Amino acid sequence: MVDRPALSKGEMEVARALWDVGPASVREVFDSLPIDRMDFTTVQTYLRRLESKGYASSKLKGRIRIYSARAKARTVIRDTVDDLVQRLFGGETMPLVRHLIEDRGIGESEIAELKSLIDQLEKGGK
Amino acid sequence: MVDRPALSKGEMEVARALWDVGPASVREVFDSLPIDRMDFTTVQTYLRRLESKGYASSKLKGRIRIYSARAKARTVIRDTVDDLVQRLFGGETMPLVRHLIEDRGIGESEIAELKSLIDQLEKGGK
DNA sequence: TCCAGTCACGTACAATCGTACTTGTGAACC
DNA sequence: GGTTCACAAGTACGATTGTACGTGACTGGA
Repeated sequence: MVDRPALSKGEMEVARALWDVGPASVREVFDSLPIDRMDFTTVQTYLRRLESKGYASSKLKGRIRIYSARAKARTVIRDTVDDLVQRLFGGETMPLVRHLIEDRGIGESEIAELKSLIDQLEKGGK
Repeated sequence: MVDRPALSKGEMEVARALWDVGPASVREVFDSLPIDRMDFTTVQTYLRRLESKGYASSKLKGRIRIYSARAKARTVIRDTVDDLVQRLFGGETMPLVRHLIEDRGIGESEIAELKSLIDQLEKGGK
């Protein structure tokens, strides 16, 4: 509902980390990122921006600030992917699916999962 | 190979239009975009930026400048999707596939296509 | 009790983005 | 031959992004 300004790439990466590690301090988020990905204070800045954009909230716990995600991952993913699909494929979903399946490695277990996804689709879809 | 600076969202949209309409003038690209999407001169600016980033080239034909795509769509799509998958899903492909299939409408004919994609995977993949 | 480490918070700053206006020039219509 | 299009090319400009440094407060160990 709330119409938040879109996330930049960097912000998104930190947002994902925050979803992963749950409510967490800057350090915890920082530690959950790949080593040397970015500076500690950069993470701090991103978290602050996430908050100012409405994607997170925070409160001081003692002298440590704890950030929590406010927007649901699902929602952000939907919006982001929608936008990408729009701009890069003119709104068509399948070309992206095709790309993912053909151009990126999909292993055997994933194939199995895909099949069961399709089964479900066939049941529910019609 | 050539390492080009990444495209921004707006640039990507124009790049896609350029792939679609082939070598084309600013006006042709502009006309191929949704009405009122952006100003004519904005498109012009994007095309100029695409050129300066190495994604397009242009030459004057009479007094009209014709732009041609230089980077392949496939490559740009790969890079863009890779980046997205990295930042939003930590490099895992399947969550995105799952999202696309579950959260965005997939019609019957697409299901059929999906199935045949999977068939091919099973043959070639191993 | 002093020092090294840990944080919050403010600030910085160039690069890029999104979006467009302006100016100058041929072309084309009337 | 003036007026109106169409277009190239340059310029603009605030906002956002990526990336971080500096300062000052607190804290746990030597």
